[in-house]
Amino acid sequence: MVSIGEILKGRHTGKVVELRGWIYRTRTVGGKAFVVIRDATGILQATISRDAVSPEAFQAAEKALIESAVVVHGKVVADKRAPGGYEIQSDDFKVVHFAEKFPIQEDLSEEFLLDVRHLWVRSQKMTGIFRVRHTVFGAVHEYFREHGFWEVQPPMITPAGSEGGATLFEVDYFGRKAFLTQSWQLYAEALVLAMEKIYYVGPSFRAEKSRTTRHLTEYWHAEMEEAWVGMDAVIRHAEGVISQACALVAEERVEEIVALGRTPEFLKAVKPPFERMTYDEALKVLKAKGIEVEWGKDLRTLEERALTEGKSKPVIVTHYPRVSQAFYKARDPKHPDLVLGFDVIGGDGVGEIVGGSERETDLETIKKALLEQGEDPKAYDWYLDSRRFGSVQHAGFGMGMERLIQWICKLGHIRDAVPFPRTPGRFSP
RNA sequence: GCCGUCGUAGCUCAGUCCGGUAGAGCCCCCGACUGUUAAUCGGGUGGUCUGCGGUUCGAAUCCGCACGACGGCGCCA
Repeated sequence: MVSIGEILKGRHTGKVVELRGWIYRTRTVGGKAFVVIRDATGILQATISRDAVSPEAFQAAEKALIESAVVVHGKVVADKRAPGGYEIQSDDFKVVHFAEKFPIQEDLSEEFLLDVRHLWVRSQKMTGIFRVRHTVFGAVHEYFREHGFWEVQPPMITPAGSEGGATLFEVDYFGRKAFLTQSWQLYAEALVLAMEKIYYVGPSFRAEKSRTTRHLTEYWHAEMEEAWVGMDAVIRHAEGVISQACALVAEERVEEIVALGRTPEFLKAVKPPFERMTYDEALKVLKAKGIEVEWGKDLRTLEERALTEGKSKPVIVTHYPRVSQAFYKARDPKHPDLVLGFDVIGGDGVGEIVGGSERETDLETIKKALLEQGEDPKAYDWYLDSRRFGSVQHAGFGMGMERLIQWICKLGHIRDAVPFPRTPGRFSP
C-alpha cells in the first residue's frame, strides 16, 4: 500500500502498486475512465481502460460517484497528460464503498459550505490548513517547554469571569450558575506562585456576538505566566513563540502555505525583535496618517489596520491608558495613567494576536480597580490571596491560536483556522 | 448592542420593481465517444418559491409578523 504523496515524488515510477483513497473527480471517454483519487497526501489520476480490467471493475469505475472509497491496483507511470505528471494505469479497480451523490460541487456559497462543514473538511484547502495548525500547535508547546515552562491546566468550568466586560457562557451546574472559562488568568496567578513559569494551550469561550472575520465564540488560547519578571521579558517570549511557529511552518509546511498564498521567505523573516511603540507613539503615527484617536480610547480595527499596513511582521503596542483595562494589569510606576500592558498586532486584518501585561502586585490597588469596574472584591477573595501570601512581580500574556494561524495562512476569515468553527450564528455541525 | 444584505430544484442563480399558476446552468440518471483535465454532445428526472397571516377572482411577486443565515461596526485573543 503506497501513498499518493510518495508517487508524486517519483518514488514508485514504473512499479506496480496498490493505492487506496477516495474519488475526487471522474471522467469517462468511451472505453477509458479517468478517476482522480485523493488520499491524505494528495491527488492522483488512475486510468482504467475497458480492455485492461474485468468488466465488473470497469463498470464500477464508471458508476462510482465522487467520494466513493476505492482501492486501485496498477502500474505507476509518468505521463504529461495526467494532472500532476503521474498516473496509475490500473489492472484492477475495486470500490470499497459507493458514495451517495456528494452535495459539494463547484460554485458554492460560504453559507452552504458551513452547512456541510463535516464534508468540506475533506477539501484540499481545509486539510492543508489543518496540517499547518498541527505544526503551529506543536511549535507553541515546543517553545514553552524549551524555555523551561511547565504546562498546567486550569478548570473550564468557573464560578465567575476574569475580565469584567467580556460576556460568559452560562452553564447549569446542578441548579447553580457556573460559567465556561474565558481565560485562565485568575488560576494562572495562583499557579505561578507555585510553579514560577507556566503555560497552557486550550479552549476559551466568549459569549460576545462579535460578527467579524477574527472572532470565534470558542477558540484555542495559548497563555503563559512567569514570576519574577516584568512586561519586557514576556514581550520577548511573545516574539519568540510567534517567530518559532512561523519558522517551523516555513520549514515543514511549504506546499500548504504556498497554496494559501504565503511564501516560506515571508515567514522566515518573522524574527525578533518586532517593531515596538508605545500607545502615545501609535497615536502620533496614526495622526500622521490622518486618523485622529482621542487619548484613552482603545485602538479599533481601523487603527490596527493602519498601524500594520505594509508591515511584514506584527507590530507591538505598549503602555495603554489605564481606563477600561482589566483590573489585574499593573500600572506604570512612572505614569500612573498607563498600564504595563501590550498587544501584538498582526497585519492582513487579523489584528490583536497577543494581549499581555505585567500584573498588579499590590492588594489594595487591585481591590480599588475591582471596585472601579463595578466588581465585588469579595467574589475574588481566593484570587486576592495571591497578593497576601508572597506577592511578587509577574507577567504573562494570552495568544489567540486561531488568529496566529489565520495570519500565518493569510485566511480571510478566522473560522477556517479551525475544523468546526463556533460563531454567534452557528454551532453546528 | 448597533447597521446592512439575503432566503426560489441537491448546488449557483434568474424571475419580484410592473400579480396571471415555475425557469437556466451544474449535479444526478439514460445514450454516444479509447487521453480526459470543471471533458464534450444528445435526451431525461427533480420545486410545500423559509414559515405564518393579510390584500386579491388570482401571490414566488404586494403588505405585516416570525424564523434562519451571511456581511460590517463595537468589544476582545
